[in-house]
Amino acid sequence: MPRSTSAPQAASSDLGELSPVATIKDVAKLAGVDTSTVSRVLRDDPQQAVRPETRERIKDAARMLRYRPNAVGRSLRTRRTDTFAVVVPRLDNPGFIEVIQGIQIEAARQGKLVMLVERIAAAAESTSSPRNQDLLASLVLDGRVDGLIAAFATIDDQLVTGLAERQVPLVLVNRRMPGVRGSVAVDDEAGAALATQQLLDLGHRDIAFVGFEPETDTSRRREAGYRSAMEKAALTVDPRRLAVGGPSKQGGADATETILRRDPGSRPTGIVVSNLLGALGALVSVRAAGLRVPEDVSIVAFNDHDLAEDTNPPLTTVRMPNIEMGRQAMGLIVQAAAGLEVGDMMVTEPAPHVVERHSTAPPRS
Amino acid sequence: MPRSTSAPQAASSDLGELSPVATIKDVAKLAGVDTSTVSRVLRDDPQQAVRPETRERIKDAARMLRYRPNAVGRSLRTRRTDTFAVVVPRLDNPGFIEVIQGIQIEAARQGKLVMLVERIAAAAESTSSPRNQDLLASLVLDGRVDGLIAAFATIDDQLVTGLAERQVPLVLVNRRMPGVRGSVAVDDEAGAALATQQLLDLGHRDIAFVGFEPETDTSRRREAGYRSAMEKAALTVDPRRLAVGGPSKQGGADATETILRRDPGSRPTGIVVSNLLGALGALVSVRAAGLRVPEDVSIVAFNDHDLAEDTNPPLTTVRMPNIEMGRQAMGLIVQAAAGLEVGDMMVTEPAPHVVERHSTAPPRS
DNA sequence: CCGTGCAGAACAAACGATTGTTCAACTGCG
DNA sequence: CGCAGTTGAACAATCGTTTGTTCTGCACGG
Repeated sequence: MPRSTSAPQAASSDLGELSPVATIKDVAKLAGVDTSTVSRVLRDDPQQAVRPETRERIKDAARMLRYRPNAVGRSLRTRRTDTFAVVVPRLDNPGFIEVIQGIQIEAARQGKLVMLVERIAAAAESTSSPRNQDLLASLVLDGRVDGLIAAFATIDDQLVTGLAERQVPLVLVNRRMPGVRGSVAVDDEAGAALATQQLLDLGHRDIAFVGFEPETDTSRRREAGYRSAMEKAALTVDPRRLAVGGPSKQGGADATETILRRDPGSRPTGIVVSNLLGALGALVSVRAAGLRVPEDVSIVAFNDHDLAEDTNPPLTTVRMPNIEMGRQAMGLIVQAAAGLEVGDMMVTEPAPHVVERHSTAPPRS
Repeated sequence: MPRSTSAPQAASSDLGELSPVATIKDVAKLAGVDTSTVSRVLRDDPQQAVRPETRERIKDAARMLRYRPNAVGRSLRTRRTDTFAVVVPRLDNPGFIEVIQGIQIEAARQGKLVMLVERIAAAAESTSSPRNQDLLASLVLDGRVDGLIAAFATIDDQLVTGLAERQVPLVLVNRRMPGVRGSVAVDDEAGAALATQQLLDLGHRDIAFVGFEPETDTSRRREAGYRSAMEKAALTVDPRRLAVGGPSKQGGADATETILRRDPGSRPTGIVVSNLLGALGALVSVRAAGLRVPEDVSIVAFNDHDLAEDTNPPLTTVRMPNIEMGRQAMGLIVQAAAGLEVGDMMVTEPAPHVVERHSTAPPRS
């Protein structure tokens, strides 16, 4: 005996506070069946045979009431939230944006939700650091999400290893750690080699490399790529041509300045900067030393971004498959959350390639 | 009668697969009390008197078991998730980053969580558009979050009004809509006036304005600021000095080109571009027309960002209190979710100010 | 004519927490 | 000594789903 459709109005017209949200019970009552039947019909549960007539009645009732299953109730029962947390050190680092995009794409494809958490820099508020860790921990440990994707290096080792110990499904992006099950990386070594090769091809022989702190395996892989390209060209790497700075504009500026000042008599004609933000700083330092880019010094940056088009001069970069890395990371965490064993993967497609702009040129005679 | 403290060990040492997550029941059992007492003690419920001895016993048990209240169970009962969704059109627009930062800061302060959702462009996948809307709707309608912050204009009006109709707590950032309760904006008009004034102060008299589609009230407010500054300087606004493009580099480039081509004999000496991305395009178009910045044409962009330092030339901008806007938005949505009426607010502190770089100079004689 | 089997659906027990109500013991007062 | 009041804690209902189990007819085969 379906009731008049005006019933729900009464509740809402009365008190704005009371939310007129229909539950599965309302649907069951309206359709004259049990809630279990409603649940099975609405989820197309193949285990349960239901008369077409009943099926229609339930679907009609759900439609009329604008019923939507409550996610909290469902999660309580199923022990899944279909939500994954993605932790990034900060959002203003262009490197992450592509990865996040890839993560979102794959998440949408699989019907998962993403909770993006910015690991607010400890610098912002001294007190926020522990609180923020708490926050992160609470996400996953309190059952709010089914797993965690930790993007890049800046995540506290403590936090990550702590979560790993507690059996929390976890995937690292572009980073590996002992004791952590899953990770996905791009071929940093190939990319850095490509960047170096680009300068070699232009005729450069004296090429410097700016890495970044903290000394993560990512940074190390990039340096390895640089070294291997140099070796392949039968060139020896002069330790005075190496320096590290933070993965920021300032870090790149400092490291570049260090290299340029070490031996004013002999300067590199090309610099490979292992991250894009750092390359912006490199531009500043090169110019501050009274040199021009690319006439006096060529610069190649690792990781591409739109903004590289608009710098002065526009930066030649190596473009890495970051979006794909994000997709894979999401795929992996879903598997991990499903209880499958996941390993460490490397994304090789699309292959890294050089985006040539105007920060590179042949060395002067 | 406190039992021996060794009880919990047995369970966890056995099977690694089985998640060793303690529930409130485990704590109650270990402490020898009822779950209700555990709940009240752990939340410091003042309604219930508890013997200090019992209190300690419970806290010890919780500590031993590493108990953390399950967020899903709690949310089901309390009807709150303490989580809010933030929807942005895309993450690679630098304008949003600051706002998001402000949102996160305030959220952390209030112990709330943020679910950042990128409204994946319909362009990405034609089929993803409806699905993505579904996703958004599901967030808030399925009880996953307590409310929604919609950042900027690109949110589908349909979606927003639909949610507003359904009484979903909702706050718009830098946008207002009829029928939507809460919003927070910066003083776009003052900011745009400031940008214009900057050029006027340098001696410019022929100043163009590049707005952006879609014609949101934000865009309109900026244009109004431009107009009012011009009027105050007793200058009339030539309609041929106005153009709009999308809020992107390409949009800014197109609009600027339009203006420059309209009347090759007479060109503006200064351009106010109503968004930063658009200003990048403006630089391109001005240069493409054979003109130099700032010698031939000065450019001021609305909204500041680090990347403005590295463009060629570095852009003079107007810096808006976007972080503060984000904080206020979070504050507002929390109130709205608590059932309070919220209105439309304007963030005036810190006041907009010009960040002078090198895209502005006095007009040539 | 009597099981047997199956379709179709109800029943009921979780999931993990919060919170209104009840209950037992003790205290203190008349 | 009896009773009211208070303290300290247990009892039990509930939030909205899902899912294992049970139940009721009915059709069919022997």
